[in-house]
Amino acid sequence: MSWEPIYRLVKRVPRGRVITYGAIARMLKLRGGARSVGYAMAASPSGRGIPWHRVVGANGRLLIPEPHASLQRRLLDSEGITIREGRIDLPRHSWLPRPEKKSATAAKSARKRPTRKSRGHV
DNA sequence: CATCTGACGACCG
DNA sequence: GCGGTCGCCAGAT
Repeated sequence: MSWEPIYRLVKRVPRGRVITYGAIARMLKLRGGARSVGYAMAASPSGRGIPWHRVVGANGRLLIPEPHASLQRRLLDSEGITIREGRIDLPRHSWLPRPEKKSATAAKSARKRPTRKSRGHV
């Protein structure tokens, strides 16, 4: 599977903004969902200028393990992103490839899933 | 080919 | 708000 689209999209994230795994997966309509994005980022080759630190989990939570977690926090803080309790004010820093005209708050409310049936037990 | 694991996300208690 | 569980998929072993 080619993760070029993912890398390209991540590279488009401007400084001082972040994007979530789920958002990327939805934009690119990846079968693997957010998880495949995480996989791609984990395998993201250095030297391509991929701002991996700008990719955060749902709700702006930092999911990257310790080795890079501190580095990520440092980089994000260096970009002016406020991190509280290991979390980022997503509505404030979330970025979309095409900010049509709505505010950032509407960005995360992309879609709802009313047809969610209870997964009950087996 | 079978099984496990994982930089995820959503739901449930 | 948090921890646990399930779903989903792509590598690794």
